[in-house]
Amino acid sequence: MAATYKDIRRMTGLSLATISKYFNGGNVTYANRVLIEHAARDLGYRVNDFARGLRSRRSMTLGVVLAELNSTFNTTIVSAMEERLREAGYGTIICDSRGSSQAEAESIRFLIGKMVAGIVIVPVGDDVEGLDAAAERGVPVVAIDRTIANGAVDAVVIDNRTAIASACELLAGAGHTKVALLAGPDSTFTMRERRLGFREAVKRHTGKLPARALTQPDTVSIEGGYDGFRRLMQLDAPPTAIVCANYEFTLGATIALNELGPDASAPAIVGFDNLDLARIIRPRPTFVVQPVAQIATRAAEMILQRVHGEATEGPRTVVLDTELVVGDASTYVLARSRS
Amino acid sequence: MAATYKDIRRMTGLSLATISKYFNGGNVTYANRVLIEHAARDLGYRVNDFARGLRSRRSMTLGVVLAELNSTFNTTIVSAMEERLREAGYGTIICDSRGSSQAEAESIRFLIGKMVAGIVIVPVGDDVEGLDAAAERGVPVVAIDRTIANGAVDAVVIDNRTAIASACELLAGAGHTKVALLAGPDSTFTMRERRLGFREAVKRHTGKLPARALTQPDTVSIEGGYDGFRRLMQLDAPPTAIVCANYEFTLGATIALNELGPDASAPAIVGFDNLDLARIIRPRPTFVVQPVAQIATRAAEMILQRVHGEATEGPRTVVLDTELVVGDASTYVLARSRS
DNA sequence: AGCCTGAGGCAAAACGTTTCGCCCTCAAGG
DNA sequence: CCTTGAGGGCGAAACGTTTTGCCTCAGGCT
Repeated sequence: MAATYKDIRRMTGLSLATISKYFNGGNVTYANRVLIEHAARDLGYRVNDFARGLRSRRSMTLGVVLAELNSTFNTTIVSAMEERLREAGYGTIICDSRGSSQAEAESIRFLIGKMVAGIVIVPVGDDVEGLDAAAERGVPVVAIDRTIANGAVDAVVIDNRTAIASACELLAGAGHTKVALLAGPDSTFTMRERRLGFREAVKRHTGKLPARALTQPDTVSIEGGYDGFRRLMQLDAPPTAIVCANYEFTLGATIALNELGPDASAPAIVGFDNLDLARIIRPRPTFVVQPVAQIATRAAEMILQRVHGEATEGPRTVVLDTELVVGDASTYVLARSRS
Repeated sequence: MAATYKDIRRMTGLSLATISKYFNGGNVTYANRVLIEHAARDLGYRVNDFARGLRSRRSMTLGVVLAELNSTFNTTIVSAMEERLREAGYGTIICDSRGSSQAEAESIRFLIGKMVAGIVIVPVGDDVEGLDAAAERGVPVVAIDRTIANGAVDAVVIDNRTAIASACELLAGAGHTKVALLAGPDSTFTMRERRLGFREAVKRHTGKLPARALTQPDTVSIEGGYDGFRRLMQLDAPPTAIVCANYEFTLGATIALNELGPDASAPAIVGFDNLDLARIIRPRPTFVVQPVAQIATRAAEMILQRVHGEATEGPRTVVLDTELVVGDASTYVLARSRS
């Protein structure tokens, strides 16, 4: 059915070895080069990945494993990364763990079976099963967003503590003394770090910013953010400002805030992650913005380096800075009437 | 490095053919079966997909090509589908077209190179390049959400016209005479159909529902919905109700609506697609809900049938019904004071 | 007893590449 | 004029499966 080297050999009179050399960028005389190009075009030739993979034990393919496909952060990451990897000549296989460590392990096995040259992973939890299998076969791994506890691999993360702390500073400076954090369970690295950043900021401003952390973490979802917001506002002394620890919480809290309407007791909200959302809401809210594209690019470059054997030292962790995009003053300055 | 049949042969004394038979579900005596199982476990054997694919010209893998990874609808589809396909023993390779027909064609080529057994696609536009290549190699294709103009393939779509029309009926019954549709450009099948459904409903209620269609379609994005909403409200005679033609528009319009606050002239909004959102907003809005999981399952079953050769007739189109989840009356009944 | 049948097993030939070792040729240096 | 070395090419041997055709053996049938 499909054309093979043999067909090209028949048309050009060259040997399989020479043809292979051509398709792998080796040295071939100009005349032969042209000959092969013509034959390949005429035959509609496409190299057979299976044969190539079988023989050479490598595929020009990288794997991406996402904790949750259904999340803006992850899909943005994967879009940016796929683009960068394509430039480098690699195809990308995307897998969805659906929040399950088991599915995650299965995905890694699947990818190893497909002989991917490397794996980029946004892990579900602190531990990732199947990393040893990857290490065994020499498949490099780069983690994104979270570090991995049970395996030493490269990682690209953001400075979560400073991110949240900077939001707190802004609020403290704007007169707030009762700030709350809307965050998810401590079971994930990011939430732990963000909560830590919050605590540190609180400590630094002791007396001035006696903030209350949300004691019962919510599920990480829009609904969780919505419920969390309402629970906070029902406290005896509700916070005057709320820092959201991720995108879903931001959306949920914003919806709940809007329901309050123009209420003098409505808290200030600092959102997280998604600048698109910030662009839309008026007055402009303040947002902690992750350098998503940069995260993806750095991760892509790290995995490529490992794959190409350009980096052989121990695991590296890249920490990227977030940006605090300050919105309209009215959205975060504590009104005198409220204090 | 990795174990092969030869290693198993060494341990069991059986021939490669018998071992192959075992791994492909053929008849092997109980004693030999046990022998092989033990050897495989001890060796940590995993079948080599490349060798298998090379020899058998098929892979237990299906491809999914998404117009846009960054969309709730698509990611939900892919999650549900992957689960179903995994049950059937297939792995899934996900590709993102990023809204580009060119990237889409490239993805199809990539998948064909990976010898996928079939492709499920959420097309970017009406035409899909590369379908002929798939047809040539006998790779079946199933389209989701949209039909494909330049190729006869199976499709799973929803009844877009009735979906929008039913929303209009509800509004007409609730007293509205000025209803608008917030829809995207006619370049995509879904938007054309939804607009058509809107027009039909308007015609059916002539005199009673002289609705105005948004004449300048917006880009399909949250921002588009936000801007569209505001433009509609700035008309001399703004609509009293707005039907949103997809999720992004719904979100954008909702944000714009919230900005208005509890204004008597605020229009009723019927949302589209995402029940999670509807669950969160209070008072509960009315939503046109797509049976997303069902769409995914049907598509999975159709592609599996084709792959297994159980369906050989011409292309089939499955049309699924949407559901109109009616929200709190206050969100859609035309207040007397407004009429 | 002879025959037929079907199950289970085997050896060997693919599948389409890459790669190893070898050869030829041509040019430059001695 | 001989030597050397490198560039370019070649044949053949992998890579790890599946598949084909053939063989054997046991058991049921006439």
